Amino acid sequence: MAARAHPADRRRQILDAAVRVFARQGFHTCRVSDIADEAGVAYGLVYHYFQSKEKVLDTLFLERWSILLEAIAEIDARDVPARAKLDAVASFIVDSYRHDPELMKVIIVEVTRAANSFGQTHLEDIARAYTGIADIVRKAQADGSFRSDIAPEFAALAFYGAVEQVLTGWIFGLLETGDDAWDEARRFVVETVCGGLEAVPPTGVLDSGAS
Amino acid sequence: MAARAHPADRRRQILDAAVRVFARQGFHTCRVSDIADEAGVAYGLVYHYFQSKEKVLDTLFLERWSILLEAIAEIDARDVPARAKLDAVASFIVDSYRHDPELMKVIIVEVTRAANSFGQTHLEDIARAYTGIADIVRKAQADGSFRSDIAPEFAALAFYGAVEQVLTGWIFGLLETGDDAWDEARRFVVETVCGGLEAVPPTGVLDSGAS
Amino acid sequence: MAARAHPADRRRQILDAAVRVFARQGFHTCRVSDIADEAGVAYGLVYHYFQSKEKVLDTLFLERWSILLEAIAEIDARDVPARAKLDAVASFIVDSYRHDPELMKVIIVEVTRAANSFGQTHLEDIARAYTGIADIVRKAQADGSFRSDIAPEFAALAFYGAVEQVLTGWIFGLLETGDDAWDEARRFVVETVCGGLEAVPPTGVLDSGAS
Amino acid sequence: MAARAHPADRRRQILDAAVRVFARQGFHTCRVSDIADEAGVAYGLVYHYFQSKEKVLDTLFLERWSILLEAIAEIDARDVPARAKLDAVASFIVDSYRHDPELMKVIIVEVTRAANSFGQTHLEDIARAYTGIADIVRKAQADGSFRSDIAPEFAALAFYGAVEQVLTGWIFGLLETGDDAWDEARRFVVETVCGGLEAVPPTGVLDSGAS
DNA sequence: CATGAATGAGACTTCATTCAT
DNA sequence: TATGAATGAAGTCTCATTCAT
Repeated sequence: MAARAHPADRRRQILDAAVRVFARQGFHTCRVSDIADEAGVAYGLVYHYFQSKEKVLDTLFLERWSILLEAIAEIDARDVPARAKLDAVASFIVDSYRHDPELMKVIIVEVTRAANSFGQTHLEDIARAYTGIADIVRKAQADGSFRSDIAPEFAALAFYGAVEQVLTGWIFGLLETGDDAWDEARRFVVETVCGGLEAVPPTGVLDSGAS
Repeated sequence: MAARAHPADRRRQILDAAVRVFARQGFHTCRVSDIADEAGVAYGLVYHYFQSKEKVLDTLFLERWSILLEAIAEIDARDVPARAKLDAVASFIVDSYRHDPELMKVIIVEVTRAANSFGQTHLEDIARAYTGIADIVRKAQADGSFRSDIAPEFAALAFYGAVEQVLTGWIFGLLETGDDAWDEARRFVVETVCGGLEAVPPTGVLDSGAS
Repeated sequence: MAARAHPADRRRQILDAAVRVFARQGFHTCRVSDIADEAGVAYGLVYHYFQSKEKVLDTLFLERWSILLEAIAEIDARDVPARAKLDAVASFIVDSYRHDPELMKVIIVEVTRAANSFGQTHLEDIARAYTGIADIVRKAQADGSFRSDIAPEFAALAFYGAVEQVLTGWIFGLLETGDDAWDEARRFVVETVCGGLEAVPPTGVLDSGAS
Repeated sequence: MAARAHPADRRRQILDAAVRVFARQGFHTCRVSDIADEAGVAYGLVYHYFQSKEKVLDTLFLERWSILLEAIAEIDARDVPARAKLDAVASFIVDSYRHDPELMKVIIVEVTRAANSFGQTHLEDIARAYTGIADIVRKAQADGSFRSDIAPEFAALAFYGAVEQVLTGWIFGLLETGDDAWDEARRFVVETVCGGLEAVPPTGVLDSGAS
């Protein structure tokens, strides 16, 4: 037997193993014993540190998501243009994926996008991210840098949805993940959402309303 | 006993029940017996028509998704501006939700966004939608109506992600679903992605928002 | 649709199909629908002719077994030496296998040797075969051609067991089944049981008793 | 709750219970819960120790059959006449039944004679017993104590078949099982197969091959 | 006679969780 | 802390049998 690890380490060891297992097999498909095996600890120890399998996922999600929420708040407080703020948010999310793709996969696939199961539990937390982004947009509308005919809540959803979809593209191998893919992705998304896809700012009125 | 239904009706009856059950309880959480109960048929009949619970979901997804793919292709073939095409695509998706929110909830939550389980199975089909949208963007870049410094694949993901996120907002009750919410949503998303959030690119202010 | 077959033919058609299916998949492992498929008839027709899946097997067994019982009785009535009688019995069984190995496989594997399931049902019939053979032995002991220190019931079991085991060898591919395998098998078994394996016929009495 | 038993004991407890249940109800007819109930343990514990119901049977068979194979090999190595060897083999098998009739019933009825299901799995092991017996015969033929005009493989099948049939007789209640039944059975079978049923040892060679 | 849709009891197996050690 | 044996509820799927047509 190896020397007994520091308790906190054991806990982390299990969490880290859980990330790998959840990412590989999915939350529903994996067994608690898979986590224990991956962590190299006994079966029941998972229950010593966590009330249930679900709590393990909860913990992973909350650890990371609270960091995101703080980041968004911090970014919003900066004295920079709105576009720079959104760029910073996109950067943060993309970097999160770059540094720990497995964790982000778990958070997105198993929590954020899995509404029926755990999404419901964390709906409030998830929504807080949207709200934070909406705040950025709202302020930009107030100072005139963003147009006011788009509801901030929608804009926030659109922005977050665009970013998350790009991550999803990486997660499922639909998008290349090269060295400069990260930067490109951030730039593209921000450019799209802030600048718009259209090339020539129309001088005349365009009817975009065809239903 | 009721008169024996036409076989095709029975099948449909089960599929329709499955939509309601999947939407209410989630795929993983519901039991096959829940579907049978909801459909008012015997347990085994589900297995008479479908190989497995999973095949029921597959069928629901493919039925609807193939219609979406056809719609995208048809829209792309139209001789209208790119913005109008994207608007039509957004319209189609939003209408799909308006007409059958439960089915769209199931498709999005249980398939499209549930990569580890069924997403993988249908990844190719799902990606086909992105490709279709990317085609629209690519052509618009070619004819100069869309700027060329954003990769069409990214643009497609951003656009689809934005739309799906709005639907997700409805699904989870984060967004109001009033009478004109549908039209507003479509307009906001298209406006955001095509025109950009920023206020002053153009020289004159354009209202492109025919409601 | 083909012309409607004569009822009796339909019944036979199902029985013949059942033999093939039981032989191939085993009674417990096959489904009633497998029999119907093999027979090329609809599912429910099996139930029109037979009360249950079990009855199909019963019928197959009884059809053939009664012929065996009659054969044994007829052979016993012949005015020939006991060895010739046993030889005729062995011949009959071996020929049965030669002519319809699938049927014999089913009878042996699924009925005769499957005591817990159907063997119990047909125990009496099965035992009748042993009794018939024992009768042959008993008479031979009475007329002095067979030694009297071996109980006829044991002798009958030993004889039948030896024959059946050879068939089992064929069924499971442990024994070659060439052109003259049949004759050889019959001769070997009879020679063994009647003449004994030992080379030197003892002139005195051998103590074959307690080890 | 009773004190927790030693793991190995639990496993054995389940195996022993399985023997009783398989013997009583048959493998196909019994449920895993019957085994658990008989063992007085929880349902899932059976699956803790065995992968499946089938593995339980496998284990029971292999445990016993390997002992038989060793016994045959050991007996063959003895420096005694062939008849004594066959007598020892018959003794061993009969004793096995005497000491644990339920286990032998299971092995014979559910494995050895149930070719379509498990027999196939263990065919190789089963055949090894025949080979072992054939070796005894072959050596006896080589040293002249057994006649050479009977193929050893056939002789082995005949011998084993005779013994097994006697056991089957006991299993199904066709044969008395008194105190000296065991000894009698062994003697009768060996006498039959080695000495032959016929009373007058032929002085010349009899061709019994005509049908 | 013939069909195959419909029924539903029942089996195996899984696995989250508990708890004695 | 740490282990892993023990529990048992729950779910999927099978398939013999029935029965309306």
